[in-house]
Parts: sequence; C-alpha cells; structure tokens
Amino acid sequence: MSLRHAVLGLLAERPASGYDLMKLFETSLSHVWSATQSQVYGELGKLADSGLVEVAAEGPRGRKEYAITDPGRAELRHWLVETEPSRTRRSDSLLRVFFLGLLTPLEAQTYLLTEAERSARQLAGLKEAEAAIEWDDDPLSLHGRLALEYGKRLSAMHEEWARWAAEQLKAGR
Amino acid sequence: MSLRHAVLGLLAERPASGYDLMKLFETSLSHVWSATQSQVYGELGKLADSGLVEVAAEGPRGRKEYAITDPGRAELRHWLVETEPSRTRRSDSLLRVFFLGLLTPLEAQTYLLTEAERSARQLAGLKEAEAAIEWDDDPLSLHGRLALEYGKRLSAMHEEWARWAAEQLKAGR
DNA sequence: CATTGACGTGTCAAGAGTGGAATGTAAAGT
DNA sequence: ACTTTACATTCCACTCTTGACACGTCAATG
Repeated sequence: MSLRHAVLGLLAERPASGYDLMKLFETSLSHVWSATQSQVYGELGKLADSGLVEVAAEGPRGRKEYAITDPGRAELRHWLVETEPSRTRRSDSLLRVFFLGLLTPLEAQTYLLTEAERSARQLAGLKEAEAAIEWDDDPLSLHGRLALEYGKRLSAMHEEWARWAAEQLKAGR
Repeated sequence: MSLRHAVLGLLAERPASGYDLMKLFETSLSHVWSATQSQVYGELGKLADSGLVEVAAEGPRGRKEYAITDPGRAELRHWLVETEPSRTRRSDSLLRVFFLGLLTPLEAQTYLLTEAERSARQLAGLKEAEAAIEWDDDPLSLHGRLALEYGKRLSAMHEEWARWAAEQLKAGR
C-alpha cells in the first residue's frame, strides 16, 4: 500500500510524468522500493481519480506531467507522521536458515559463507555508488544518504552474522 | 514464491495438518515468514496436486495430515542449495526516510527517535522470547536460534542507525 | 443436556504486484 | 533521407496476499 505514498512523495519534490517516475524508482529508490511500469501508471490513474494528484501539463508524445495537489500533500503528511511503518516480517534468506538442518553440516556452512560473501559484495557496491554520486543539495539526496548508510550497516551486519552462524554450526558438532 | 518452500520445510520436519502449520507459522516462523490460513490451505492443495506432498492420514473433524514426498524433498533441497535468496528491497520505514524533507526538522528527528525506540522495544521482546523458550534439540530450534540472533542484531543496528540519523539531521542545520 | 471454546477445513472478493506486449512520437545521429 | 534511440502510454493475463466469512466437529464445563 506504500507504492501510493512513494509516488506522492516523489511528486512532492517536483512534478513528473509516469516515465520520469519510473526512472526515479530505478535510480534513487531502487534499494528502498521497487515498482514496475504497470504499477506506476496504474497508481497515477488512481491518484488522479481521487484528486491527490492532477495533470499539470501535457507535453510532446502524449506526455502527461502530474503534480501533487493539496489533498495529496495532506495525505502524504498524514502517512509520514501518523501511521506506523508496517513490519512485514518476510525474509527469504532467513527462512532458509530454519531449514538448514536438512542439509549436511558442510552444505549448511557453505550456504552461510556464500551469504556472507554476497553481503560483502553488496557493501562494496554501495560504497562504490556512494562515491559515484554527486551529492547536490536536493532534499532527496540528503535523505537518500541516510538510507544509503542504512544499507551499508545492514550489509555489514548480515555478513558478520552469517560468519558467526557458520562458526556456530561448526562448533555445534 | 517462498511460501511453498516454507510449507515444504515444515512438513520435512514432521507431518502436519493445515491447522498445525498455521500454528507453526504463528510461533516458530512468526518473525521470518507470515502466512494466513487461506494461503496455507491453498498452498497445501496445490502442493498435493503437483505431488510434492500427500495426505498421509485422516483424523477426526476432517483433519488431513499431510506429509512431504520424495519429489517434495528434492524440490526443497533444490531451493536451498541452488537458488539465490530473492533480494526484494521494499522497506516501508526506509521509504519514509526519503521523504523526511517534507517535515520540519524537528518532526523528522522525532520520527527517527520513535523508530529507535520501536527497535529497542523489539530487541527487548526478542530477548524475552529467547529466555522463555525451552531449547530442545529439535533442528528447528537450533536454527531458529540463529534466526533469533539475526533479529536481535537487526534491531540493535536499526536503533543505532536511527539515533545516528537523527544526529545527522540535527548537525545538518 | 446445552453451551462454549478450541479444532479444523474451505471459499470468495478485492487489491497488490509481475512481466510482457502493443503502439506510437520526437529527437539525434549518420 | 534513414535509422536508431529515447520518450511515453496503455492494456492484458497472471499470481500472490489479505481479510472475512461459512461451515462443521469434538471435548469439557456447569
């Protein structure tokens, strides 16, 4: 249900077309929220119907530039300050850990160490991305930075945990 | 798509009815994967159709006890060792961070500190749960412990990060 | 014996999310 | 002039997930 708010949030920065939004999802939001083209256009239609956004301008190639409206801004604010983030507990990689007992101890350790390496690679990728981005003073950048730091800490934690867990399995026999 | 594997994994430990599985989802797997009753029964039906599980016994009240089959075990193993955990990046709470610029600095800091407290409470809850559980030698327990440790580390990291981020916002002005 | 509560299975509607295809226009390069 | 690339929207078919509802059984309690 947060796709709606992701779109509103992006439009709150500046007006954009569906196409623009998709690119924003792929770039700035890629590590935080993903959306496909069908979702974005669909959501824009629904948001327009309920008056939270409006078509502010039409451009070449049938381009429709959407802008957030006052009710839209109110809804966004409401979401930010008055609703709790949903704790959707669902992790594919953690689920596997529960069933590691079905593998041989060696296989299980291999799985965990592979996970550790995946995380290490991801951390490296994030650091690279961080270095590559020109951090302008745009508010999305500022807060994007906070999110990036979260990603870095998460990767690091995941790696350490996986190595620890592999160690536990080794010691447990 | 991992609900299927969660069900298979649980049935690999021991045969169970749909009702039993639901309780397992609510207890042992609650922090890792959630499932509703409709999903569980629906998935059991599909799994039975494709021969990955079978009805091993029928009990009172129309109870059907399902057991994993050899093809089921093969599928589970295949999932564990040969497929990559899906990195579905979608975090409600992180999405909000991107849009914190729409609030006043004070409101944004409040949000982050509230997040920190939520995490602290969660960590406390996990520690409590850890103390309360009798850890038998059942393989689900052993690996459940690893997952619990993950949860603890995640909560701790989340809290630290939120406090750090709030500090950043304060310093940034 | 009547009621209550835990046990147990199942269906349905609606919404969220995925993945792909169809269709076309404008701009830029060769 | 021609072709490619980028821009831009819309539609479709499918699966997954949620939440509620409907139905029925067994065991214990007062």
